[in-house]
Amino acid sequence: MVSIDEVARAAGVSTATVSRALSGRGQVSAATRSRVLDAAAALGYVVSASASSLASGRARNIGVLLPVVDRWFFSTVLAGIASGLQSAGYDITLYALTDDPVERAAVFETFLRRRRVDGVIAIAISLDRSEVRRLVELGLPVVALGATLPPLPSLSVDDVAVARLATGHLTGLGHRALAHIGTLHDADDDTEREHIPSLRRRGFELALRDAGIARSSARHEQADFTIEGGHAAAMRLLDRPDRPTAIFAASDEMAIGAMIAARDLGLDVPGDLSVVGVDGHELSGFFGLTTVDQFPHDQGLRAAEAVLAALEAPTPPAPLPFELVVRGSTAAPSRG
Amino acid sequence: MVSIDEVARAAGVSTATVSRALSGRGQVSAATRSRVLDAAAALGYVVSASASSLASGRARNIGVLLPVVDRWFFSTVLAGIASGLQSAGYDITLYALTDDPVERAAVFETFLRRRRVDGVIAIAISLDRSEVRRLVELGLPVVALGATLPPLPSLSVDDVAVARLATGHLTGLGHRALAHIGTLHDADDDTEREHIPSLRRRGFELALRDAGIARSSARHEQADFTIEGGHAAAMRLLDRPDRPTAIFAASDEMAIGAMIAARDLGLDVPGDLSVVGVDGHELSGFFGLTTVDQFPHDQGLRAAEAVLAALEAPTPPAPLPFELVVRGSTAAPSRG
DNA sequence: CTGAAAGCGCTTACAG
DNA sequence: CTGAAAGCGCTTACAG
Repeated sequence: MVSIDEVARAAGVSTATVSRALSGRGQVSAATRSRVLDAAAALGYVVSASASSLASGRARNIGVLLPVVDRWFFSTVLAGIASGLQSAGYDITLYALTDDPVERAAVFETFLRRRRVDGVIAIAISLDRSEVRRLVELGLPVVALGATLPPLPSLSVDDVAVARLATGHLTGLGHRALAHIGTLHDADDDTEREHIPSLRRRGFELALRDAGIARSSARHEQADFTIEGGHAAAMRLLDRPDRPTAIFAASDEMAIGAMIAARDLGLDVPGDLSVVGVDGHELSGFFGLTTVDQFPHDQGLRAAEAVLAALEAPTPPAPLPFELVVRGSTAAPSRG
Repeated sequence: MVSIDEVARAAGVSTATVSRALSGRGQVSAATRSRVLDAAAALGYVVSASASSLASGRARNIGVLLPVVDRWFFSTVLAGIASGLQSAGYDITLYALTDDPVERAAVFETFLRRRRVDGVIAIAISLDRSEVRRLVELGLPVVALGATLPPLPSLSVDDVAVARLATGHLTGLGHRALAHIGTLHDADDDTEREHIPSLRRRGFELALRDAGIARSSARHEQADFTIEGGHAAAMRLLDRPDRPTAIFAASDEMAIGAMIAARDLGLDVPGDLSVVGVDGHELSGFFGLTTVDQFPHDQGLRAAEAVLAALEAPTPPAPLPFELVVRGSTAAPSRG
């Protein structure tokens, strides 16, 4: 592989000048710069990442922590992150967090401490207190995505508002017999405000209150945020005489499962049942699902921009946009 | 951050000995080693990746090239790769290949040439000839996954055999009116053998021949390997009197789309229509889809092992396993 | 604007 | 088994 010396020799300058011309740091005359650039291009020279980062302290590399990579939401966010980082010339080092405590610990105690990355994007869900502390101790810019994770700066949607918007759409249509598919249980007291499923359930309940519907009249079913889980929960909800006329599912995947359950039971959507989800899943259009889109790909892009900005100066937390997208899965109730 | 000097001082040895004790390379007495390990642990020392790789030429890092990250198949493979690499202590640097020619070129000409990685796993689909050449020129171990990509060592399933197995299952059940959803067109002549959709269509046709069914009697519909695409293709196939009794779709996502299309048309699966796919999609169980599983997560794991092995010695190409999983979407035809 | 030189934090022959 | 020292390939004050 060609080294900086060869470029320097070819361009007739010192390695210091080559470095300056290539990095854009420091003063170089236009003529010299172009001679260096030409020589580098002719030789196919690319700066060694390890030499450069050892000498400069900059790695041109961002670490990305994901709870799981093979679920639609997270892979979509990751695609956005990759796109934002690559176009800025940054590499991305991926850390998939497993449930295995030993492997998790290794990520925080070894992998992330190799000084390989200049900053970190952490998909906030699933990080516990001590892991957040370890991230802070890294002394690097860290951006949390998807949930507020104090003291880290976070990019997150207002999940209460998201759920309230989705449910409000249903009550606005005239539905009074509502059900929620999501979580039943609050997380531990002190992490409650960060537990997204709980926030969405709270938004659901606030929307009921907004509409003057008794909280006790609404049914809740627990599910695991998958299509299968949503299907099973909806079967329990729908396969009985006092079924609800509308369901707010805390994710599009569960909502799609609910739509399939309705079909399985011979119910018409939206004739017999309205369904609304959250996310903006790639299949929501195909299934005609009304949803509150939170633009996950764009979230990844923003996280990339945020961590890059944080390399220069501390960045404040920012709210993420969301939007109700009305499709065919919701309509006014046909009865009562 | 603590450096190797501090560990050396704390353990009362030279930095050379610390390096040897920590890396396991070279001879160190048991007593010394444990003193060093204790000191390193007490100080929370982690070797600097850039210093270590500059000095040793080993980066403990593998590059992974993906055509897209936010599709089920690829994110599942990636999860397998990440799991295999992380448990070996390796970092993974992710390169998402876009369609943008400038960004693609940057990956091959700049990103991969920074000497940041010790080896590369390339999801073979979508790499063109010149990109393969660039990979070879890297002079690093490269493992191609999913398609043969000479001269790179490849891990791939025999896609002709996969399709033949799937289709043979259908003809074995007694179906004679078959259709294929996949690709209609062969790729360019000289890349034909690597074009997976074409290989699967060929397997379909071989199975027809095996069963003595005229090739001309089978219908083909083009689709883009998504649920939506499979749905649209199946609608064209099924919404007419001379519809087939069985469909072989070249991916599970298309097969699921076909099952949904059948339902939309009021057709019973498998009563009126049998459907078989390829992949082992996470939803294939939920939809009761018969499929040829190719274990994508496991493929990622194997690719990780293969590239790690290739760091030591050249590895030969290897065939990947696949398996017919029969579920409720296939049965003997009820007519003709 | 440019160069000589120190230094980034390790690893590894080499010598003992 | 252990240490002194060179060297990995850059970057960046410092001096001019």
